[in-house]
Amino acid sequence: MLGFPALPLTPKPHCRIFTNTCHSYHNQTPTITCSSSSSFKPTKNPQIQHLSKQGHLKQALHFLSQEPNPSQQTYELLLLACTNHRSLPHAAAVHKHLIDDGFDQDPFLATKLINMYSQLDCLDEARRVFQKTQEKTIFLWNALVRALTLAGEGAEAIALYQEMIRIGVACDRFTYPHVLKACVVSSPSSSISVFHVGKAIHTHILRRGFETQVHVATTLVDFYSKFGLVSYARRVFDGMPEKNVVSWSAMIGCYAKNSRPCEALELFHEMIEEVGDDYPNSVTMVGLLQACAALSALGQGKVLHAYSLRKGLDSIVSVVNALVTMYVKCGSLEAARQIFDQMCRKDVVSWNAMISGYGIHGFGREAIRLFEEMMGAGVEPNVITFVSVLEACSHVGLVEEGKGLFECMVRKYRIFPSVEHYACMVDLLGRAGQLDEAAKIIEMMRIEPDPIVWSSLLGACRIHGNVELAERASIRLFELEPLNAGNYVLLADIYSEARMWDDVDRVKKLLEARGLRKVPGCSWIEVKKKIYSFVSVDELNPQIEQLHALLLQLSTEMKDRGYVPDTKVVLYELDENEKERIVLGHSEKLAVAFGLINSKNGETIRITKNLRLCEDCHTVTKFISKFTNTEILVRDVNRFHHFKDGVCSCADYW
DNA sequence: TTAGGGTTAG
Repeated sequence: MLGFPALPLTPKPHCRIFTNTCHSYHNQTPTITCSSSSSFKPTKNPQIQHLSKQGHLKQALHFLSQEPNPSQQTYELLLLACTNHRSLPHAAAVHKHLIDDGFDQDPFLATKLINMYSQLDCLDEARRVFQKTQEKTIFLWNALVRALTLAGEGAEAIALYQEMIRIGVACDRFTYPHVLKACVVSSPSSSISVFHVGKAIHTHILRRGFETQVHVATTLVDFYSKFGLVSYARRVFDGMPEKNVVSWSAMIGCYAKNSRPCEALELFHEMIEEVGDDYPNSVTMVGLLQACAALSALGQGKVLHAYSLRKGLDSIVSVVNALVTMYVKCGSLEAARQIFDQMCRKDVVSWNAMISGYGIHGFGREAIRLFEEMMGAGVEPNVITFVSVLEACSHVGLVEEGKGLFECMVRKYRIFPSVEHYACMVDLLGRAGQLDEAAKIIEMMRIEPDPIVWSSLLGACRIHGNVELAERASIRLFELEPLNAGNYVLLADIYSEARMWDDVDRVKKLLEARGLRKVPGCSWIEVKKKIYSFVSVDELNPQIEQLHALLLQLSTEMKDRGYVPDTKVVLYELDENEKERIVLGHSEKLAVAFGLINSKNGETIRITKNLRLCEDCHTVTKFISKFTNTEILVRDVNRFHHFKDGVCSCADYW
C-alpha cells in the first residue's frame, strides 16, 4: 500500500461577527436557584390524563375547567399533549388556565411552557415566560438557551449564556451542549468571533471540570469538527474517560466531513476492537459511507453495505441515502439506482442524491426526468434539489432546460435563489459560451456574489479563452479570496493559453509573493480493497519505473497516430521535451498505468483525482481505453468521465 | 424536567 491520498481540505464553515443584541432578560432582580422547588406531586386527573394522551385536547380542557384543584402534574401532562399534537390554540388555553390557577410562578411548569412554545415555534412566548418567572432555576435558563439555539437565534443564545456568567448562575452539563451548538447555528455566513466564543466556552468547561462529561465532550468534538479543526476535536476525544457510540460516531463523522476519510475508516476499526462489533449504529454507518464516497472506495463501501444488511441498518433512510451517494461517487450508478428504486420510503434527500448522481455522471436528461418524477410523487423540492438539477444541466449544456428550471424554482416553488443557484446559472451559461449572459446574471444578482460565483465565471473564461472577462473576475476573486492559489493558477492558465507569457510571469510572481503554492495533483485507485495514491513526482512508488515505461510506450504509439502532447498547463519556462515529460508523469496517468498493470483483464479501472482533469490526460485516457480495450472511469473534482472505445462520456464538454 | 453524533449540493 503506497499511502493514502492527501486530499484538499473542504471549506470550513465561516462565522459571522455579530454584535451582542443585549437583550435584557431581567425586569426584576433575579432569584437564582439550582433545583426545582417542587417535591410534592399530587395525582393526575385520570380523565384529563386519558383524553390528553388520546389527543382529545378540547375535551381535556373541558374537564380542566371543571376540575376544582388541578395539580402541577395535570398541567404537565396537558402541556405535553399540546406539544405532541402541535396545537397552539389549546396550548394558549392551558397556559391561561395555569395562570388563573396560580401556577404562573411555578418554575417547573415555566420550564415546560418554554419547551412547549419552543416546539411550537413561538419563541416570543418562550421569552415572555422566562422573563415573567421570578425564580429562575437552571432548568429555566437551559430551556431558553435551548429554545433560542433551536430557533437559529445563536447570537441571542450566546448573549443569554453570557448573562448567566455575568450574574453568577452556575452552568451545568446541560447548558454547554446547547450554547456550543449556538456558536455554529449563529454562523451561517461568516465570522471568526463565533469560533472564539466557542473557544472561550471550552475554557470555561475546562475550568469547571466538565470536559470529561460525555455529552459535553461529544458536543465539543462536533463543535471543532464544524470549524474544520480536526486535531482539536481529536484531542477532546482522546481525553474522554468514557466513550460511547455517539462520541465514536462524532469523531468518525468529523474525519469524514473534513477530508480525512482514511482516518474515519481507521477509527472505525479501533472502535470495533475497543467496544465490540455490535456497537456501531446508523449514524456511525453514515459517516463511514461518506468516507468511502470521498475515497471512491467501492470495495470497502460494498463491505460496509453488507455490514449494514447484517446489522439491520439498511432500513434506516439516512443509511440508504448514504449508500446511494456512496455508489454514485464510487462510479456505480446502476447500483445506486437499484437501491434507490428499492427504497420503501424515499425522502427529499434520497431524490436529491439520485438526481445529483445522474448529474455528475453526465446524464442531464435523466436528472431532469427524475426531478419531474419527484414532482409527480408530490415530494417538495428544496434548495439542494435545484442546485443538483441545475448542475446536471450545466454538465451537459442543457441551457434552455436550466433556464426554465431556475425560473420555475422562483415562480412555482417560491425558492429564493442563493449564491449556489446563481453560481450554477453562471456555470451553465458560461460553459455553453454565453459569457456575456453569465456576466449579466452576476450584475443582476440581488445578493452579493461570493467566490463560487466568480470562480464559475473564471472557469468558463478558461474554456472559452476570454482574457478580458477573466481579468475582471480575477480582480474580484483576489479581493475575496486572496489566499486561494487555485484562482491564480486558473488565471495563469488563461494567459498561457493566450500565449501572454509576461502576464503568466506576473501572476506567478503574485502567487509567490503571497507565499502560496499550487495544490499538487493527486490521483488514487482502489485495487483489492486497498487505496493506492499517486502524485506527479512519485519516486517512492516501487513500481514507478514500470509505470513510466508503460506510459512512454503508450505515448510513442499515440504519437505514431498523430498525438501531440498538450503541455500548456506547465507554466514553467522549460524546453518542450521536459514539458512533455512532466505532463506524461501526471498523477492520473500514473494511476491509470498502475490500474492497467494491477487489475484483472476486462476489469473497469476507477480513478479519482483531487483537481480537474487536464486536457492532455483526457486525450491520453481516451486513447488508452481504445488501445487496451479497457473501460476507465475517472472522477475528477467536478464530475465523472467514462472512457470507452476511445470516447469519453463527457463528449469533451467539461 | 433538560444534554451529545446523521443522509442530499457547492
